[in-house]
Amino acid sequence: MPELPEVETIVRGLRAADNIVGKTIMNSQVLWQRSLAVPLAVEFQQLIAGQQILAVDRRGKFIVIKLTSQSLLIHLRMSGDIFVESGETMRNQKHDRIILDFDDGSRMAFNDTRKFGRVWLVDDPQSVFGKLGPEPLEESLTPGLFFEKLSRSKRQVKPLLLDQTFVAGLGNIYTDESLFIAGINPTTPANLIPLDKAGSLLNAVREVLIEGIKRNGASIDWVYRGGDFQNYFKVYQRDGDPCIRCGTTIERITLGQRGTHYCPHCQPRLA
DNA sequence: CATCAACCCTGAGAGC
DNA sequence: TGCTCTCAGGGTTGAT
Repeated sequence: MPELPEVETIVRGLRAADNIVGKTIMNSQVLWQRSLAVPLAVEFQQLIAGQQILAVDRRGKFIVIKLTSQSLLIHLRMSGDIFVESGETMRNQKHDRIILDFDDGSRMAFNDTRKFGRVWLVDDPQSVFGKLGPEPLEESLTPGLFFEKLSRSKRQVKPLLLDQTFVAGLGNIYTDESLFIAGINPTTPANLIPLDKAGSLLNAVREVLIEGIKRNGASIDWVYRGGDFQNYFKVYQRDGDPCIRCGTTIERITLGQRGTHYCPHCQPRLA
């Protein structure tokens, strides 16, 4: 499941190795209608043809491709991926959903096995981002501000961190890893986390995201993206195994309909 | 406002 | 070997 580091890795690849900035879109194919959020396929194909790619960025888990007169937004959800290629492909094209053909003969495919991903072609990205929370890696999110945000909610900290309107970009893997590093029990009501612990948590979130980016993200769920962060998980999907810090068996519980992994000893409930 | 369940999907893995 | 069943998971939506 692509989270912030996986999306960042893909965005950097599109800018550097794939170098799609500057290319002009000649044609497009919509192979699965529902992969397109807006507009309808016919209108999408009319509007996107002729537009040039001006920039590739990321906002939360969204890939943001700035075009001449609009923006193409891509959310990979569970199983989405992006491939850029020229000539004959040796790739498995089975789950290609939307394809853009460029002026230089190369093309970009949005491939998505489980069909949860979505693509938007819009005038204003903000209309899609909605109330997306702050970027966790930006300096403007200070420890003090983070503490204040936590203190305004009585929700359990794990589901709160997953809420994209709280902070943008965290998913199941990186929240579990962050809470372990900060030594915070995932069921802790957010407003009970003291200032110093809030600071530790923000640091842990950043540490984990930066390491994920450094390792080019994680390749799990049989979706191989080249990253290897999956080999460094401390708690995620390690239930039944010993904690790397204290040896206690890692547990798995369900919070907010999400599998949650933690060490009962290193992440004790507040007394 | 918070919580919860259903929904969208596929393929891996378990059980038989 | 091959069938059927269950399950995971991000985000949206609707109900409580």
